[in-house]
Amino acid sequence: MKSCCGWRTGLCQSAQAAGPPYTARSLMQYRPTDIEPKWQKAWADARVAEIDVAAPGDKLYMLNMFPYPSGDLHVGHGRNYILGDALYRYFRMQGRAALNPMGWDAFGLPAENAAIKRGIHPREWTLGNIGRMKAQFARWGILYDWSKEIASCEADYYRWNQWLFLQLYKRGLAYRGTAPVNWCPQDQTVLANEQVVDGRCERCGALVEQRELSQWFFKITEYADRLDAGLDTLEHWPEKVKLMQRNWIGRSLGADVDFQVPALGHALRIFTTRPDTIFGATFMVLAPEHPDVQQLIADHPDRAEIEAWIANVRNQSALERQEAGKEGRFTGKTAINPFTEEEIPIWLGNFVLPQYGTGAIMSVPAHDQRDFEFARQYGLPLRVVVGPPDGQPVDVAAMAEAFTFKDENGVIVNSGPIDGLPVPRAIERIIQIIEERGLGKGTVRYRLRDWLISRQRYWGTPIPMIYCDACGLQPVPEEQLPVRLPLDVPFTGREGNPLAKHEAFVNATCPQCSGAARRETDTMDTFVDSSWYFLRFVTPRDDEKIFDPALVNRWLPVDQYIGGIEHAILHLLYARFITRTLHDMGLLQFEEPFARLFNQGMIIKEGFKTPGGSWVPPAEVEWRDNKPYRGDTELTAEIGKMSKSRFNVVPPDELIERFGADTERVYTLFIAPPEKEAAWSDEGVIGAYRFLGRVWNMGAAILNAKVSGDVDPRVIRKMHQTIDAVTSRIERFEFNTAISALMEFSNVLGDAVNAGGGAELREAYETLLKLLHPFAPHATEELWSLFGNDGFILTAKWPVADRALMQEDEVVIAVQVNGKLRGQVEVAAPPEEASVWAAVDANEKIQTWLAGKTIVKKIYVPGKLVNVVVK
RNA sequence: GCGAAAGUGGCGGAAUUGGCAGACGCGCUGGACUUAGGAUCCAGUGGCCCAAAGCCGUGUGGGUUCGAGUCCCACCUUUCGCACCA
Repeated sequence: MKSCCGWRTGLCQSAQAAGPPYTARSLMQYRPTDIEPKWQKAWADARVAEIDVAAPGDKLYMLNMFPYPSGDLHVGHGRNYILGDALYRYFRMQGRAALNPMGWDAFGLPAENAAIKRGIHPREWTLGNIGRMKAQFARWGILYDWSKEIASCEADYYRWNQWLFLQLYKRGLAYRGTAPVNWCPQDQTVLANEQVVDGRCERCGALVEQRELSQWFFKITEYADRLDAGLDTLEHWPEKVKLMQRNWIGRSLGADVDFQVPALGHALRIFTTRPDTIFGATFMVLAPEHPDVQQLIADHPDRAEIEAWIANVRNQSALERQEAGKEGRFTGKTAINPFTEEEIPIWLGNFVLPQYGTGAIMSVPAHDQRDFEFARQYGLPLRVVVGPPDGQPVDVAAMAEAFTFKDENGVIVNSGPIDGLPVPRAIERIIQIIEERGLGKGTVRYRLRDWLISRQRYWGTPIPMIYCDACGLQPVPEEQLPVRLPLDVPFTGREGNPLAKHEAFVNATCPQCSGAARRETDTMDTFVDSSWYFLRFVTPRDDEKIFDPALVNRWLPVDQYIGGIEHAILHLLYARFITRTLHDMGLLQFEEPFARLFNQGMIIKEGFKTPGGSWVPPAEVEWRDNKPYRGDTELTAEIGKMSKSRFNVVPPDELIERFGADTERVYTLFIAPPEKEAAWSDEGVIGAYRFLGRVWNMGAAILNAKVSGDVDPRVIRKMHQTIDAVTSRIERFEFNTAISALMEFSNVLGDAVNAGGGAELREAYETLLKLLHPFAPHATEELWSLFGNDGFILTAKWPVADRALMQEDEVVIAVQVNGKLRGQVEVAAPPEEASVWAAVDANEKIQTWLAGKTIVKKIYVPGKLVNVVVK
């Protein structure tokens, strides 16, 4: 272990070492820990990031997704905030009026779990974590407008959740419904479909059960078409996210068709995306949950067995149901295929989903793989109605799988009026016929389901509804908001929601009849909190209304939204939905809340694993022959997400203590393109530190040196090239190459300083400081002030490149012979073709490659390359 | 299974529209300054070769082209998303 001041000692001595001037004796040393807290305090004292939203200016709304206050942040979390801060500082220097707020997604399960485990109140635990995270943001040198801070667990925020709920309720967009829900026996709560991963609870991993419960829903499905169509307007969103949303919404074009069922006396309606194959529908399958099932099997001889089977299927989790494979039961009844007019058997099948379409399908086993498997299993007939374009007949008995022609390559056969049509045309035509004959209609269906917002949990927004025995369900009147979450509840960890046992909370007065009534004890999904918080940031202290429409319509949509890909679907979809509902209420002029979206990649790091699969702390790992061991056991290194269980978390404190926050920032941005996963390397950090040290020492040298004479024109050229490169790269989020451009410039500048300076060196150096500021804000502020500048470099003007001064005066042209590089020639800029060929002719080395050959072709790529093709 | 993205030195990664592959950094090698170095500075660093010349080289195999990391076809690998959605 090195001594506590090892790195400082090193720097001290480097100052005494002989060598180039800028490493020579200087009173100034780069000691980040000496300067960083000073500037953090100065920015905070000057409230540099506070903005008056009512003041005019070239507005820019930047937003990092507000975090769940889980406590300590590691360097992986830092990436998100550091890149946001770099952008923010850049835009400030561009003169933009930038709103950059931060808040806390402060309701949620972990706080409650902490209460149960450690006896600390969720609110106390949450506020404590918020304090620690704020301090960490400050240590990273990250600027937020803290005058706009919000925490969703506070009544002045969540009352507007309740207000929003009431507006949706009024419009029929919030409703109570009975639904089979995912129940986590461990957490004693209902889970949304998306919180169930592989049949297990996303949080605790327990196997999820199905239960029928009465729950609150938001009717997001009513907006499915608009949410889908709106994706096309989001030019500046990652394609990946749009695709994920599109798949999640799952828009399908098809037809609803009625099949008459004599035994029922009415028709069964099915949904299909392939109405063109209806002549091939040889049986029908209903979900076991289908409402007509009881009637269909009422007189079935094996009714008891079928009911037992249905009960069994219904009890299975989604995962178990799928793992069971395809199973079915024949109801004994038939339906009439409206086109062939044949009687076809009606089956029940575990693979038919009750929630999608009508819960009933027509089965076309020849052209749908699922129907094919089911038909083969139960010996049901196949009929081919789509063939290849060459008209070759298909041998049904030999089919190993369904033929699912979906495009022009399929041609309809055996189908009366649509025979001979290619599939897309056939679909259009058959829908026309279906509608003409009154058999059904063309429809659009969505995979998206309504948003289940009820949670049987304490630490969330109380749903503002009252149950009165006399008047029924009653909304809490708006003037009675907020319905406050009581703080004095016991946390036992048993039996669900402690709110339900809080007498003073539960007992309420009916707003209608003033009689005794009961309050709803469910709380809202925390995705409700995050579905509109970006609107609240503009006027966070307004206690009259949810937000100020005029100001919000000026500041939003958010110009740049930054966050993790894990929110690609739900958070963003819910936010887009709520924004539309507020638009429809006349409060917002826009339908899309986030104009630009950026998803940063994860920071990952290696961890060490025993053959048994347990993780080993790095302190216990020994390296022998380049392989990791613990004792005699050879370990495997596995790279992955930072987590305590893997012992691969890098906390920022030690890093900052040793190298400074600026080093962490520069390294984090330099490590990889920000949208990609990046492997953290403890060794790599030193490169960023050395770079900043060189910039620092160079500044000291320039300050101490007598600058005179002419500066090397290459320095000025490089400066303008660097301004241009850094600017365009920041705009394109290419922070890694922006920093490499700054390193190149600093190397050129360093050479010029070593060579004795020049009067314009100071200007070039101050330009370097400005370009570096978004990445290394503390060091650049310090150097800026050491150079005698007033005011923050943060508020200095971003440099502008002079294109004329960027031009090189000599151009190197690569020379190829038959496509292989054989030499280079230099010509004066701007290069002309004739002079390039003259230089090639004069180049002995290249001529040796041409000697004795016949020139077939000469190619000139302006300013870059020539290629001589010879035989 | 369906959909998407990505495969470049020992490592992280560069490379406008096809035009000098490996910028920048880590690591490594040698040197300087040193009692010392996990400090600092200088030089070198894709492979083959003592070196030069040259040859080879961007997952694999083909193709287009004067010219391919980049375009086309087929395949392999990895990661991510969805997963019976009719």
